[in-house]
Amino acid sequence: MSKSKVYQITPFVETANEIDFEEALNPEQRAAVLHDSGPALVLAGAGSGKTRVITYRVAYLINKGISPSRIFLATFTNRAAKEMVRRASSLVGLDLSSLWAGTFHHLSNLLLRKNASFIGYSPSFTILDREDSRELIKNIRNERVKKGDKKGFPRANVLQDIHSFHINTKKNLDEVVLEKYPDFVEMIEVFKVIFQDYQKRKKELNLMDFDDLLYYLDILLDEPRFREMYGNYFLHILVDEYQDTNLLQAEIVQKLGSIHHNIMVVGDEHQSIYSFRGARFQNLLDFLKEYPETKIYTIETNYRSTPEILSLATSIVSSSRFSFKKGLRPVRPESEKPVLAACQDVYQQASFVAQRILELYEEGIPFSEMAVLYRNHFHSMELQMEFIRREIPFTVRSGLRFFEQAHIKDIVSFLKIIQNPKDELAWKRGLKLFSSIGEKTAHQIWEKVRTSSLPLKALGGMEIKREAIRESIREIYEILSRLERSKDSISLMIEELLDSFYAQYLEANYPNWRVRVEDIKQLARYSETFSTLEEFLSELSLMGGARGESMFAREDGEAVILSTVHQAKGLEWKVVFIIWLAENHFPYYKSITSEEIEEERRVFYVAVTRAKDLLYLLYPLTSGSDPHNFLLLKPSPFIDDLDDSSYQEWSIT
DNA sequence: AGATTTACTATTTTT
DNA sequence: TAGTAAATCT
Repeated sequence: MSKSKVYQITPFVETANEIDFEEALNPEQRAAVLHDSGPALVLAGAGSGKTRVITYRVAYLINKGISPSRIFLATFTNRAAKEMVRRASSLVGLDLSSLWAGTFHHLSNLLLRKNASFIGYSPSFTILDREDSRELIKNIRNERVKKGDKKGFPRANVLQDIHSFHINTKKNLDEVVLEKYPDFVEMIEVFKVIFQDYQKRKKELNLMDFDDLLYYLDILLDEPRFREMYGNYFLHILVDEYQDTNLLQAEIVQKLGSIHHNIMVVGDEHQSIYSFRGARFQNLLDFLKEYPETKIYTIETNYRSTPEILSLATSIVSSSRFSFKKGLRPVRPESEKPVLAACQDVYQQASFVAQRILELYEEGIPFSEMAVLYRNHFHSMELQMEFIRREIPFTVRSGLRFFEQAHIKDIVSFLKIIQNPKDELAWKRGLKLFSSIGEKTAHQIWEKVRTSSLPLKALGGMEIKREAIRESIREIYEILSRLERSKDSISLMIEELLDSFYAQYLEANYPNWRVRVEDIKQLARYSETFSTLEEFLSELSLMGGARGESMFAREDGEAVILSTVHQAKGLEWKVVFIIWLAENHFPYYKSITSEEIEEERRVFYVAVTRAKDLLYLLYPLTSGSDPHNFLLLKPSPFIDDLDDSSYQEWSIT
């Protein structure tokens, strides 16, 4: 363990800019920003300037002489954190990059690194992909299918989900399965075996997943020594989007704040849309229980939306069972009512959206001020085709992640091999890119590499019958040697990979290979902001399946955003279209329990409150591409629940 | 023929 | 990504 700088207390001597808080904030916001000390709960509705409150509070604390490195700021995305720090920096006129800001996972990564020697992070459950587990799973599947149960064994993502929920909620496995996947109840014992295996596997490979990051930090903070050390160190803790934190995250917050109690959490229970991964808006209530002396600030002024949009939005959540009593007051002048329109089919829906976007563009609204939101990725398919046809520039913020990033992952796997030659998954992924090398040969090669003290040399000494395989191995050997030589520069390594084989591989396999090559060049540029390969790789892991766009912001500014509602969290546009507001699609057809329906309703609320000026609610009456063979679609029950007077109905011809 | 690779299908929301 | 069917190699 490194006795790190954490113990040193550096007084913040530089002088910060004076800030006129009265000028910049309304009285509600100002009260929260100028909160002096002790626990505080900021209940802020949609569009009320939550981010502004946190940004200004950071500036306020700095102005009071708090050293930025002793502030802990947890947010929902790392991107949001960086943006806040950037803005706070410019407010006070100082570089605040020493401030601890990021997602809980990022912050945990930093803290754990100071205390342990973990090699890497694997957010993926696929390390379970080994012969013995697979055998076990196969047998169960066959048995179930024989009994007439079509479901067989749950997919890996279901296992991941169960595991994650089990860790994040601290509920035992039986409970989690019963609650989330009752279909698989009789498999609990098997799950236990698999999870033990998974645990063992992670230890062997010295890897952690997303859940481990929170779990181990929580455990670490149970050690009195560490709790005291960090509890003393962090003078102020700020948490944004508190309604979407899970149990572990709430515990981490409490433990970190257990000495100074200077915790400010900001949230809106109506915008809690992540319970599927363990988020609990009850954390807001529990916070009050934990600290009865909590000061509560409510911010009810909405700056974002027109009164019409706002009244539609508030009617969506008015029946919500749990809510703090807070309203939303519009300050903007009256304007047009939101539009509801039924479309004949999904193509008409797409063409309506495209048509409307072009008209609004003609009227002077830039493409970048318009967005189309939907419940899940596949809802954007027809729309993308329509936009391409009409040459409307767009950026897809969502998407089939693995598809999008296959190329990124391929490149990264080679970097991982260089960084840690004992990374089985990286080897296997990399090897399988070459012709004639599949599952079996890759495994064979890996065994050779694993047992050899010089992994690279091992490749040369392999006895392989097939000429084609020998040829591929020779190629791999050469590529890896080249990478070894350019080890000092990550971007150079990436260039090497492109030059040596990957550009060619892409061209042969993907019609959109140009875009992908461009992505990889972006990746190379991005890598230059990191000093070590290890740092770069762990950042990429933490970004999860970082989507090309969100990672590199490829959009040149002038593009319509297509996004899932979940991805649109915290963002706003002048014009918002919400599509596929049809029964079984929104809410998602598997939402059965009333909690699930409530959450879907909040997803709808989040979608609606992204709109500043104009809101269009659309649904198709028929569907050709529906996976459940419902040819006729009814409007979403959420539409039925709306007050007729809150929207204007358009008929499309 | 048997082993292995490759091609093709479908997918809730995500740090 | 993952499961399966088809294609291909020895």
